[in-house]
Amino acid sequence: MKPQETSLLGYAMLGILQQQPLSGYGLRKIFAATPLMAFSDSPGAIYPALERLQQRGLIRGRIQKGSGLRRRRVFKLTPQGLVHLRRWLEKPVTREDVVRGADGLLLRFSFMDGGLGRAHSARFLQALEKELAAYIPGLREFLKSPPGEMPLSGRLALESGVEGYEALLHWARRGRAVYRKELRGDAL
Amino acid sequence: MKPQETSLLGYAMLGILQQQPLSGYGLRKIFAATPLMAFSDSPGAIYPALERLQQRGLIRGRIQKGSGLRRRRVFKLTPQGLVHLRRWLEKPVTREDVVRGADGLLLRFSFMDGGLGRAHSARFLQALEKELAAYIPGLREFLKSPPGEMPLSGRLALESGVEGYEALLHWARRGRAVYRKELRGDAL
DNA sequence: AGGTTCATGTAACCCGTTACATGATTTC
DNA sequence: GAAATCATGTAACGGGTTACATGAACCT
Repeated sequence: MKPQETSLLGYAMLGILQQQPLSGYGLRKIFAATPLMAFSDSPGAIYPALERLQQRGLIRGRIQKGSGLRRRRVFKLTPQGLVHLRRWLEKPVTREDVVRGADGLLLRFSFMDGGLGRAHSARFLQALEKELAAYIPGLREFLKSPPGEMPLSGRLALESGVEGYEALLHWARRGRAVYRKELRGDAL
Repeated sequence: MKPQETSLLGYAMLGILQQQPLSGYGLRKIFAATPLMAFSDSPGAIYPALERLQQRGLIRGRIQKGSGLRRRRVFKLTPQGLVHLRRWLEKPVTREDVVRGADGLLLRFSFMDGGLGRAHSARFLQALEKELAAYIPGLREFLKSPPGEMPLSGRLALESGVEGYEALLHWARRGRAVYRKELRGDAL
């Protein structure tokens, strides 16, 4: 039994709060306005999640009521929260991560520059490339010899999945090239 | 309050059971063996789900114990179950479907040949193309003018999402071409 | 006889969804 | 002063995860 797991939503909130302290409503607005990060902006998800993070000492909220504003609780990371986030960002890229789908990995990556620095982001992409390059051939193999003939639509659907992974691989390669350029110019 | 929603897992089971009657264990093996359909093969997910589907009259299981086999319940769709599945497959492709991600759409599509026939699969791809073509430019726009500067890794992560949609669009176009060829040769 | 695979279940927990509720503040 | 927006919550429900439990059949 793992001591305390944090959901993707939880990490998403930690990642955003690390960039800027925000109220629950502020988080909702971000989730609602950002396509491609499919987190719900429903209060029923966010406020309890904030409560849980605070209970675990990862964030702290203080009521802000200066100058005629409505009362709102602005949350920011605690030092432990920052450690927790970093620990997550630092996790190695495993085959399992890849199998589960791109969402978790991309969420991690999106906070990586801010949480660990660009050099680490580049290394993450490299690790991702390696896992993908090792994973994809097996998928292609599976497509070639499916257990029991499947209908055309079924086969096409699987193909779409494989191509999704291939697109991710190409993206990772291109992304790493961008980092190479950036880091060359940077202080290092 | 919608009367009774069916989860993706439920539809996945209906779709598979439509192709071939199977036991809970049989479903587990399929889920475990098929990459790219990220359904858990855990009994704690499957057996309760089967129970729910049966309760709603969508499937019926009968105990099979011929010839020294261990007892096992083999499930098959009821007529209502088939209707329920078809109703789901027939749903129009909405923007919301696209926003939620490809998973649900691809699951639907993968059962479409068997549930509704190839002509319908082709039309589904056409509708999907249309939605994607309408959706993607907005994402590109969002990428161009992000609200508040974001770190490089954040921007790249979003880009990956957009490219995923673009890959899906290309796949749909190619898939439709395949159906055009197939249907030309078919009885029609 | 003992381990592996087959096969079905159950219980506790977590957490996201949906819907409802409340009130302050700004805007028209 | 009515409507819209800001802002925070709560309660019921559903369903997936993890872990545990059980036992038959098969293999060695």
